[in-house]
Amino acid sequence: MARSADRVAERRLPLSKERVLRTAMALADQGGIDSLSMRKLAQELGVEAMSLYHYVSSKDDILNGIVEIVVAEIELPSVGKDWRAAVRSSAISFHDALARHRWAANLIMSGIGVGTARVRYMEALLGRLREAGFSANMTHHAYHALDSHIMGSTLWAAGYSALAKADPGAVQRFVQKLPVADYPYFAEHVDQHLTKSARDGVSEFEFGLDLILDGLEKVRSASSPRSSTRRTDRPIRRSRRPTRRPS
Amino acid sequence: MARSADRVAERRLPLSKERVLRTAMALADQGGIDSLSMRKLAQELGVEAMSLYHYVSSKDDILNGIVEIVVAEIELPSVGKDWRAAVRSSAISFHDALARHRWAANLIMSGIGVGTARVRYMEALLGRLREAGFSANMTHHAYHALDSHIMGSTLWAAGYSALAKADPGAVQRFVQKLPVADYPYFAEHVDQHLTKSARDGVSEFEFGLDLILDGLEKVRSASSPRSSTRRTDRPIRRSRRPTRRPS
DNA sequence: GTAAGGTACCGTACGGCGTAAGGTTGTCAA
DNA sequence: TTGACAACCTTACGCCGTACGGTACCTTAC
Repeated sequence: MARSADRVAERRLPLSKERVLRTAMALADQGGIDSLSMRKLAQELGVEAMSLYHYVSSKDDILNGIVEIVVAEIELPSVGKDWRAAVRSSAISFHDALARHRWAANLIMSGIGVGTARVRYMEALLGRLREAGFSANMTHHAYHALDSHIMGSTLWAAGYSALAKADPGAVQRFVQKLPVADYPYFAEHVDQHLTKSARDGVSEFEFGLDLILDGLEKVRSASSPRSSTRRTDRPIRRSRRPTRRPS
Repeated sequence: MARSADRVAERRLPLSKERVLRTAMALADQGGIDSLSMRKLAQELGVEAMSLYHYVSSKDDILNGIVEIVVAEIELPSVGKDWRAAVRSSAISFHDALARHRWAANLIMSGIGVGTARVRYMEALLGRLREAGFSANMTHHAYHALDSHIMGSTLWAAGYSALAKADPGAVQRFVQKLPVADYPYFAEHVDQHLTKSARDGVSEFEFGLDLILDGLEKVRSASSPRSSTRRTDRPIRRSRRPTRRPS
């Protein structure tokens, strides 16, 4: 009666790299990156661990894949005329993406490979800076200043909120048994975090971001005071159309 | 003849938490944090894995311990009159410490507990900022801006250099097979790293650091234009002497 | 119709990991 | 001499990633 394809469908959806990665991401999102193992992932998909290796080449392949998905969620800086607003908005979008997937920042910084989405993000940001009038050298430094801030800030927030989730009240207990008299400024700092109603470090992130953007704008306008599109050194012309589309 | 203490000494030095942590650090320094396992560490000490548990309570205890050792290497900001130079110097010392122990940054950001050395460092930096005239709120933000930059910058450098060490030439090969026409700015960026003779991101780090420090100084002098020690809100008085010394 | 080959998935096993539980040995005070 | 204690070891459990070799089913060719 039922053809075999139907019988398969009765039992489960067919696997695919896409489905493996999505499920891996969901697992990491809800239980942290440590709760993502090949066996658990397979179980979640109704399959045995070794079956996954028909769609991915290793666990690292999976980690690379889900990082790429996160990076692809980042809103690229728009090409309008206000470079500062464009870069700021993109940076906040980056921060938000990492906040939605708290495991991602650590993976990105752990020497995982650079994939298509990441290259595309970098290309957009670097290009936006060059087109705003930054020299090649300044663009290089600006990129790293922004990237460091985004990563550092988000990693801190991720660690803090992970702690808060794993053991709410741990911070209070810690600061209470601390000899406050010896560490008044530290106590003050922790207190600020506790009273700030846990907005996950958003204000801290944006403060630092604006500090950097202000500094960059000062440098930019000093080096190209007349036109925001003045070219300080040979730009590389973009190709008309990509000859192969990145997958 | 030989007393038993001698016989023990013939075979090995006695263990201690100090010696366990130092050896763990050495292992991590030379082979990366992944090569630090209880069994390998025990073998390095001429002992079985379970013997370590008489000196540490868990592997996390070891990780906490070696992070504390690294943090203790950071030069605290001096209390002279130039807050900017003091904070700058401390930040560079932090960066250097993390560069010497590339595994540390990742551990610090991974929600490991805050130990005495870390509290002491934070206290010194926060205090230095408050005494320079920053308000409690500004100090809070300044601290996070600095910390994010140090961590983000160092983590990037650590990942990059880990890749370069694990597979020299990987970056060249990667950029060579990249469709340069599609990603001209990305290619330019990578090229800058390759031609910059690998100074481990020091110039990138200091550029961003100065950007932040400049921005902070502007805020500071705007809010307390007359005196660098003007107090904008109640300071907490430091105790005369710590009643217990942190170990 | 049937044989060949491919795709999708599974079973078993290996060497590693952190660590719980309990055992052995050597030292020293009473 | 005895008994407490510290230092260290043995064994074992349940995880992990993944190499290697199946097996069941589908498609295609003849």
